[in-house]
Amino acid sequence: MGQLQDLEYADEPKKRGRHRSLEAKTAILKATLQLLERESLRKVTAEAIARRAGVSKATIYKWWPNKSMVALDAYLAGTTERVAVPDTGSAEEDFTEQLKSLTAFYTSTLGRLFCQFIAEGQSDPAFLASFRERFLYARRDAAKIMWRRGVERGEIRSTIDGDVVLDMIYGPIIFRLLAGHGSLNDSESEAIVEAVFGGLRRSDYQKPAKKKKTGHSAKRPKAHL
Amino acid sequence: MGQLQDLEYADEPKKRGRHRSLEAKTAILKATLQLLERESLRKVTAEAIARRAGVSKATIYKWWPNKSMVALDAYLAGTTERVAVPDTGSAEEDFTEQLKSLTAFYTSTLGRLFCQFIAEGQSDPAFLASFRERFLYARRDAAKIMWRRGVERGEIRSTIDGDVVLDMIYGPIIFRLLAGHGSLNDSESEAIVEAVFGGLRRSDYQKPAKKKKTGHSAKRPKAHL
Amino acid sequence: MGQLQDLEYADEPKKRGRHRSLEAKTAILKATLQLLERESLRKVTAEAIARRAGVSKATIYKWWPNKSMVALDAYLAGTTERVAVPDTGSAEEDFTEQLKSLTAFYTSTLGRLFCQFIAEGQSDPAFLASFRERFLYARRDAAKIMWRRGVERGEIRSTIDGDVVLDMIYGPIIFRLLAGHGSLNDSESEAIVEAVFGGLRRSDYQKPAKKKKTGHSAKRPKAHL
Amino acid sequence: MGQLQDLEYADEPKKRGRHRSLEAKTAILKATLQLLERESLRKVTAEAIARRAGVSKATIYKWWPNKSMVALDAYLAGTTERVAVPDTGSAEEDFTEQLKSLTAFYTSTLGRLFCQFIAEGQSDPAFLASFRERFLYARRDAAKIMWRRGVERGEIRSTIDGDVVLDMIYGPIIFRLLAGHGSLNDSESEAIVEAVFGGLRRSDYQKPAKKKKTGHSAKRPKAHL
DNA sequence: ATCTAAACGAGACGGTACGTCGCGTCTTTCC
DNA sequence: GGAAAGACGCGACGTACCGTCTCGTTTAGAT
Repeated sequence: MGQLQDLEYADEPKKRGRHRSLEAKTAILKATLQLLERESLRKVTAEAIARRAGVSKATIYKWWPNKSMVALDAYLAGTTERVAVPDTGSAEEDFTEQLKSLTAFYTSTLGRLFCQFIAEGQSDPAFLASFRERFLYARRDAAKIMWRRGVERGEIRSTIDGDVVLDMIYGPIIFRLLAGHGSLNDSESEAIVEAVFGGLRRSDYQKPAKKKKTGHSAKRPKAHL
Repeated sequence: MGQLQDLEYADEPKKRGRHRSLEAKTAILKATLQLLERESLRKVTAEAIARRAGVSKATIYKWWPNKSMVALDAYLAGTTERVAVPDTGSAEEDFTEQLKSLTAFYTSTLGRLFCQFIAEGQSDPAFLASFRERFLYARRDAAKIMWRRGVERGEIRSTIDGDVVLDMIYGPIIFRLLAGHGSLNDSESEAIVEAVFGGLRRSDYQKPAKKKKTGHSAKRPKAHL
Repeated sequence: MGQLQDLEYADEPKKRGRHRSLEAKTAILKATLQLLERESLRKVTAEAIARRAGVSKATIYKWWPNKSMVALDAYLAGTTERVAVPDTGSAEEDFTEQLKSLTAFYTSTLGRLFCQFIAEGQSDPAFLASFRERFLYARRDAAKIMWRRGVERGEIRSTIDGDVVLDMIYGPIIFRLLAGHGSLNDSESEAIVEAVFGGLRRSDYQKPAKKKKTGHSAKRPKAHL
Repeated sequence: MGQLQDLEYADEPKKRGRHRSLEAKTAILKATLQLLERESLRKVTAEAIARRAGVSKATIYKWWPNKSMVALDAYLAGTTERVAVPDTGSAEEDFTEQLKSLTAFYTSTLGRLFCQFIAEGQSDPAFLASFRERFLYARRDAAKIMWRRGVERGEIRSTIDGDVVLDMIYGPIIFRLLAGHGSLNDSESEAIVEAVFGGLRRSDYQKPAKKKKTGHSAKRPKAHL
């Protein structure tokens, strides 16, 4: 998919009056991205974007509902690179590769935008939905290809839901990315994928005879984390 | 005692002037929590807290650098319950229990504060650090007890780092919580823990003969029984 | 036309963006004046002006450096009447007339603003300068016409500086206005002008040899008035 | 005319080990005066006074209703010199002398406090009253002695009220002091006293036959200054 | 060759929250 | 028991960014 989009019906050829300025649009997205390399989304103001893009603030708000959406567009347009979908023949290796490259990118200046979007989404559900639709699901769909291959090859247990699989692989890294605990390098990525594939359980462990399940849920305390 | 407060050295008994008003402090924290039950952290204003607490805005800013910190204190002070550390005899069950209760809480009104804190932290590194120190690590330390028991009993592979284990278990849920994709109910929690313990890998899978790949998998001891 | 306004070059016809809202400006000045009729300048807040004018506080601060300047503008804009320059044929009568009307006005609610401006000027030299330029000198120029006529007619000694003349006439009243000692009615105005014109000196005074003092002070009570 | 300073316990001989209170009081007044030499009354804060005096803010407010009153006390206590009441044998000379010294003082750093008090009084009637009673009337009483001598000697017309006389002499200078128009040097003082004594009226001027007085008051416009 | 609708730049605007400052009061401990 | 230290409620300050709204200016299809 191209870096830009024309959500607007590209078919309708001629409208009355002056057309939307492509220069303005491009300038806005470019300026936004440049500013976001230096400051967090929160600190980048609509005014700064307008100023740097040589554009009126009204032009921004004419085409985007708020600056988060501008940023999302800028991010999507600017991140031309295709989602890496390695095909090494081994799902585990595929995921390892991808997690490494993903971690490397998310740790970069621009990559941290991912976190900012998640953050912004916490107080703007509409934006979060948009982020999921336009960004997250695209990545997940691509990742699911790797998963599916793994299942088909018989590498991955078919009983586990694909979304669960993806969350198992990406969740830990994203958690670390957001909370800032734990390191984020290649070996961590490897270790995570290895652990996720291998499972925590010791293969030679024998479950002791299970007792009657007691009413844990009844006495369940309000626990956190 | 609670996990929180008295940042101030409680030992030093007497200071010169008028003491910090405990009423004011309590009122602020209480008011903050009440407001946060209804509005997102972003929408709760310092002024609203002051008004509801019957307190001057200056008093708030005297003791806290910003409202996020107030909210963190309010959250920590308000959540007096201990971290649930179930001890069913099985680490897997322990984690399942805990993940269920955690999910239930984080889905609740107040529980969503967790997300807001993470969000706030994305544009305020100092706050994020504080959040980690005062909230996250405490929870993780508690959770590590369950993990350690599992390792000692021989349930959990000892080769996997404890932090990785925790991130594997909690990461997926927290990812879903933040990004809003995927459901968050008890059966999901169960599925995740099951998958994390069991691993993705099909036990009867035999890796095909490898070509020139690096020997990551080579040094991995895989004794499938 | 009024003595004020359109500090901005009224000639230059078209500026690029949205023009300054005349409604806002008028509303601000009007609201300020209305508030000043009830409260002292010190007690009138920028917020109250904004509220009453239906205007944003930022709009006020965009065009005026502080509320004193707003008040000065409001005063000047609201006091559209020309300076009274009576022309009775007699400078003494002219000044008497003017002093009476001036005293009457300065004693009124809005007139007391004069004092507030002077007061404000004591801690804000820039404002005081502005007050002089835009208010005081205009009035004095007008009053000097009366003085000049008096000099030309041969009524007033030409050896006395015009500014001294004005200060002699207005100084006493303004002193009383500000310090609050002494009454401020028509007869006082008359008495002052009479005394200023006639001078303190007894025309038939001959410097005598020094004598003993007599207890005249007994018949004059220490009345501070 | 060293009108000031050495508040320092020049007089405190009593080693009667009385309470700290007198020391505190002295320190407060001294600190206030020192601060007022640098900043306007408006800008000197109660806290700054307390800090500099090594005194608690409460102590200040225990003895004074507000900081203006402290400043007034400080001023009165610091200005130990007696009011200069020259007695040259000529009232005109007396007044000239006094006006010169008064102008010199009021133009000085500390002397400008006079203006600040007047200013403060415009929004605090109680303070203004206090200022009149404790400062102004004392000066005026002293000045009246000079006036009375002039009347008794036959220098000054006895038909003019003493207060009018004082306002005629001091009003112009105080007006200039407050509004900042016009210079304030010795020759101006001389010119003013000369003019006030001599009167504006040209001695050889003959009033033309007066016409019937027309209803000036009826058509009197709202004039200013 | 106009006419006219749309998009644009510039930038003023209402609104809302911010974090700070000074006042004068109140509370606690120390001397 | 009076004073220091200093926290407090109050209320105004001036700033910042939001997203909206005119303006007058361009652009380009429609007439």
